[in-house]
Formats: sequence, C-alpha cells, structure tokens
Amino acid sequence: MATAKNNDGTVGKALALLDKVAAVGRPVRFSELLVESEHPKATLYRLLQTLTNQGMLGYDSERQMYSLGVRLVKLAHAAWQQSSLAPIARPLLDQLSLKAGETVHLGQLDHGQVLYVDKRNPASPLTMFSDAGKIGPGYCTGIGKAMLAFLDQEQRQRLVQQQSYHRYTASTLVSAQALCTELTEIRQQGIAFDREEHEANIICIAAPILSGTNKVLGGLSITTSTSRYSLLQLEAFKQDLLETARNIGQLAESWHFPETNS
Amino acid sequence: MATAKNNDGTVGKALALLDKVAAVGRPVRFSELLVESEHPKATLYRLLQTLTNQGMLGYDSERQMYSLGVRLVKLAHAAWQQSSLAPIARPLLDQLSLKAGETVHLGQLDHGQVLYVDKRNPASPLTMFSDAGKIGPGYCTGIGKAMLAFLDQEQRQRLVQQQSYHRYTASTLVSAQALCTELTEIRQQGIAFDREEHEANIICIAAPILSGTNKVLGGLSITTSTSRYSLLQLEAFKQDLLETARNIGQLAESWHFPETNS
DNA sequence: AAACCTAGTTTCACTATTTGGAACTGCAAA
DNA sequence: TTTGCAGTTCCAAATAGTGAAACTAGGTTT
Repeated sequence: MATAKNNDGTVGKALALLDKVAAVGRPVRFSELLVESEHPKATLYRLLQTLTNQGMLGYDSERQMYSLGVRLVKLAHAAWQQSSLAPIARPLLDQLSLKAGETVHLGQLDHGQVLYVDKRNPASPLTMFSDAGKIGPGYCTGIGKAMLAFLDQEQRQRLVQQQSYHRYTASTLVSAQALCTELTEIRQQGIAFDREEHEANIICIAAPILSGTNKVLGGLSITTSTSRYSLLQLEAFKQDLLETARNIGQLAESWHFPETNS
Repeated sequence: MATAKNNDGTVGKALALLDKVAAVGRPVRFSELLVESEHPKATLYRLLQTLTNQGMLGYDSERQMYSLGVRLVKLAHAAWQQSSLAPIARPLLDQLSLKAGETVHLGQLDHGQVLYVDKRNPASPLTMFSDAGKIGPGYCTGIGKAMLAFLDQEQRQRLVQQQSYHRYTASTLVSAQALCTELTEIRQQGIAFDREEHEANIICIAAPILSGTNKVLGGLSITTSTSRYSLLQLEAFKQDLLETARNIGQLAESWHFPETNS
C-alpha cells in the first residue's frame, strides 16, 4: 500500500488517519475506524477530535459519521494552482485535445504512481475534482511508463522495484524485468504506448514532460479506444503530442514565480 | 482571518503552517516562512520536514522552495467524491446551466464563507480545481446570503457577526444590521439576489439547498452580468433554480451511502 | 586568504503533549 | 433493573516536541 510510514509523530498519525477515512470512501463511524486502527480508543478519539476541529474532517453529529473536511478542498485548490505544471498546461491541453479530438490527460509522478492533475475530453466537456486527483498505476499506463522511462537510473530502478504488479489485462507487464525492457525502448523512441495494459480496449500514446535539465516534470497522453483507432494509427498523434509536451516543459521551466505578492 | 486557532497541539501547528504556505500562493523559502512564523527556527524546520515527509508539502531541493504537496490533491479528490452534495448535484448542474444558458455555481458554507464546490459555464466549458475550492465572502454573494438566511437563528447570528465586512462595490452591504434585514427578506422570498454587491456588473440569483429537516446543505446560483440581464429579468430563472435546489436537496438526503464497500 | 556573513541543519537538556488503561456516561435492548 | 455497546473523560507514565545555541556550507566582503 502507498500509505506513508509513520515516523512523523503525531502529525504522521493524524494524516494516516485522514488517509484511512479517505480510503473508506464514505462517511465512517468511530467504531469502524477503531477496529482497523492500532490506536486505543482514547487516542483515536482525540485524533479525530483534533482533525475535526481543524476542518480536515467533517462530523455529522446526527448520524455520528466522520468524513473528509472542506479544508482539504480549499488546500487542494491552492495546491493545484501553485503546482507549476497544471495551471500552465491548461491552454495547451485545450489545444491538443481539440486538435486530436480525443481525451487528453496530464499526470505527475507520485511515489511511482501516476497522479492525474488535469484532463480534457472533447466529447463530454465536464471535468472537475472527479477527475483530477485520481491516481493510477505507474507500470501499465502510458503516462506512467513515459515518466518512469525518463527518470535517472537510480530513481527508475527504485520505483520499478516498488511497483505492485497486478495483471489487469492479458497484455499487462507484470514483472520489473519486462517493465525495464519496455522502459528502455520508450527512452529510445521518446514515446510510450499503453497497449490495453490497464484496461481492455483502451489504448494511449504518451510523452514525458521534461525540464531543461531533463528532470521529469510530468507526463501527457492522448487516450482513445481500440474501436476508434488502432495502435498504429495512434502514431499519427506523435508529433503533436511531443510538441505539446515540449512546450509545457519549457513554459513550466521559464515561468518563475513573481518575486513579490503584494 | 479564517485561520483556525491553535488549540490542537502539533497537528494544529502543522496545519496552520500548511495554510501559510497555501496563502503565499507560490513556492516559498524557509526563511520567508521563518520571519512570519512565531516558531523558532528549529521548530519550524522540523515542522516543515514532517510535512514534506508526509507529502503534504513538496520540496524543490534545487531552488530550496516549499510548495503544497500532491497528497493534498489526492485527499481532495476523495473529499469531493464523498461530500454528499457535489457528486450528486453534477448532472443537475449540467441541466440547469444548459437550460439557463448561464453560469451555475454550487457552494457550501464554511465558517460563514462560501466554498465553491462546483461550477458550470456553458460558454467555456472548462472547470477544474481552478474553480472548485475557491472561497468567497458570505455576506455579499448570492449563495452566501441564501445559505445564511436559512440557518437557525443562533448560527445565523453568530456568522453574521463574524463576517469581515468590506465594501467591494457601492451596493455591498457593510454592516451586520443591513445584512440581517436582507436575510429576513430572503427567508421570506426563498431566494437571494446578488445586486452587484461583490463585483460590479455581476449579478446572480441564488437559492439554498435544504435537507428534509431544513438543514442548510449548500447553495445554488445562476450568475450573469448586467450587460446580459437586468435584475428583474433574472427572476425568470427563479422556478428552475428553486426546483433544482429542491431536487439536489432531496437526492442528497435520500442517498445514503452503501453499507458495504466490497 | 582570512574573516564574515547568511541560510539552513543538527544537538540536547528541558518540558509540554500525547498516550492508553481504566473508569464513566448515556442509551437501548434483554 | 441489569447488561452491553458506543462514545467520552481522567490521570500518571511515557513520549514527542521545543528552542537556545552550536554547527555547516556557500557565498561575499575585507
């Protein structure tokens, strides 16, 4: 599991608890949390109180249920805005998705997984939190592989090892070795494909977003289904994709934050 | 200031620090935070370390800058999904915005302010974190007033008192008293207007979203500009708005979370 | 080159906070 | 009334947080 280790005292414990509430995916009772928790009742209780107090959790006193709090939404708004990638890339995603007529994803690397930070779907132009903030596996998505491929040797090795390989479809790569071979290939070609590795009938072409010093800033992909395009036809997007990725990288690089903030 | 008080030990301090980083709105240096902080160097340092460790902050070691971390985006995604209002209201917002042909906002109350959790703009159908998570004043926005008006006496009084009144435009209500009068009116009519109170030329009509027991769950508004509609013409949306608000309320009410989560 | 900053990091004795077993409360079922 | 469960409070012991001061690493001045 991707849950952070707890060497960070009370704060760590509190955040781990937040994750737990998030993982349940719906409001939870105290007792539900208690059985899964290694904390004694009193401790858990106080932890929940603190988080609720702080607005990181919400508490419905009628139903006695805890859920994630509004403060998170505010913070995330700020996080998204000041992450140098997403806000800058916005207009470029629009362009790309319009030109390609297909769904475009923007992702960043997070502990070897893909964190999707933006998305454009020309067919149903509705995106929101429901899309951004999602995470996906690193070893069997186009963006994931594109980003992994361009990390430096050391990081790449580490992250490749710590993937938790699971065979989603017949073509999923399920070993570190297979992934490594694939990554080498991707590094040579400068482009990655998802060949229905994560979901049947869903394919994509992806490129890394690199800084001037070739640091991996994120990844960009065009996703479609096998009913609309073949893998081969997907290559047609290659130039546009690479160009957009390059532009985003440059923009992110050059856009240093204003020195003053009146 | 909306900054939470610090009776919550280390966790409180850590979260306050997160807010501070968020408030700056761009990556910050250690020293920048230090001057504003009441903590001594060492303490601040450890706090930052912990948060960085936990992925709540990101650290760019090249530039020595802290910024909000990816974990927030993940958590917010979960928060948004499990807040009973926003995901449920989605299709209804679509409908309403389509029918009205104007921008629709969905908000919730947060410490007397409006937290926008969703938005539809038929003209430029691109919404993302950049819109959700924003907060606005409670006393001079349609949604804010609609929600405040329908709180019970006690809460309403408290929140009306703690607004920090600021005259955005000539028509902004800038006293608790004026606001109270307005709220009474709104309660009678069941609908609130923003008469360019927050921004010149921007007007809106808003309704509260209530639970079966008349608890305020959120607020809904249709926003437009004086160049397109007059305040009077805005009334034409009243029925649709009220109906949608009622529907959202009922859905939220009845949609109890599934008991099991496989 | 030595002296001197400034910005960030580490140490360590001191102290405040957190901890958790156990005891309490409130409520609902037996 | 008794029993049981869910949530809350207490308090002595243990732990984790604190912050003055010392240190380090770069860069800048003398």
